[in-house]
Amino acid sequence: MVDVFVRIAAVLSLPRSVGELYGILFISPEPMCIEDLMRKLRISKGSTSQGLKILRSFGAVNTTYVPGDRRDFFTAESALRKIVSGFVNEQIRPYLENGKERMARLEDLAQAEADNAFFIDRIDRLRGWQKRANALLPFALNLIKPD
Amino acid sequence: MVDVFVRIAAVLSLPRSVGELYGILFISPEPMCIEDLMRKLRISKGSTSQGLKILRSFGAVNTTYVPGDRRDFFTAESALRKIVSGFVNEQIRPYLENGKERMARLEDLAQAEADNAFFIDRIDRLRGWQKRANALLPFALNLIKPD
DNA sequence: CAGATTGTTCAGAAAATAATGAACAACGCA
DNA sequence: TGCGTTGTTCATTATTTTCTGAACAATCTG
Repeated sequence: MVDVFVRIAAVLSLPRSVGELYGILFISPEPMCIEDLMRKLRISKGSTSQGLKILRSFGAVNTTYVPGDRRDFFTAESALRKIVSGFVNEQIRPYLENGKERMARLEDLAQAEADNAFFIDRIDRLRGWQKRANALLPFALNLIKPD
Repeated sequence: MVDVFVRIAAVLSLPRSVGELYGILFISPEPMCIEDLMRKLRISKGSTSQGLKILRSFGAVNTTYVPGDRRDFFTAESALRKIVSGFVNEQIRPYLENGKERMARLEDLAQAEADNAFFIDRIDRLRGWQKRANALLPFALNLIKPD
């Protein structure tokens, strides 16, 4: 089961340990603290802390309070929508913004070389791709609305 | 411009050189041979050959024949649909198949532990996610139908 | 506030990934 | 068939990414 999430992590270009952490939390009925995670996964404290930081950054794990215990406890967020939208906002949007800016710069270049039909065609094409990719995002988010 | 494709390659977990190769072909009005690519990108023959192999594997570059020249010449495929569907078929589908099989195995486990309500709930949830992801693919392909 | 516990950071080690280049294979041509 | 050219493969090297663990910071407790 943990392996399932390790693979998902790989697709998303996240470290293996991040997938492991989420996986173990996903199948744990009880919240876990850092030491639990270290022991179960046999990874260092540093990796555990870093991995949890990443997972929290896009809302894939939640911190829970356990009365009478000073340590932090974590659970896996199970609402796919929250995770995906968090991930998009934190890890994808910055790229997209950058892409837009970059495209703008290319457009300027195109203006300068108004005679180079081939170059202009390529930029147009690229812009078409970008438009389609942007259209996909809202739909994807909508698909997972119910949860 | 090449940089744009290098970034896209990174998102898709492809080597940098693969992005460079596609980028340079994308903005080249003329077909290019391996030596051209090596010179322009300052990469080795091995990388060039390997990178082109990957790009061909999902139809992102085409081989063209140049009369009177024994070398292979390459151009960038500019139909997004072809590239995406090729990429999905070659690089994504295998994972999905594997995922299905893996899920089946988990279901068996669930049967065995029919009393563990939590475990069953988690498997159900995971299955729900998988279903949504699968639903997204056809839509994405449809979105880029016109080209 | 002192002492103990818990979490974070970061320099260095280890592991994974990608690039190189030389050996080799495939192919065309005379 | 033999020679020259072009493309591929793969062991080695280089680079990048990830993990480790000890030092440090933050926080609680009495």
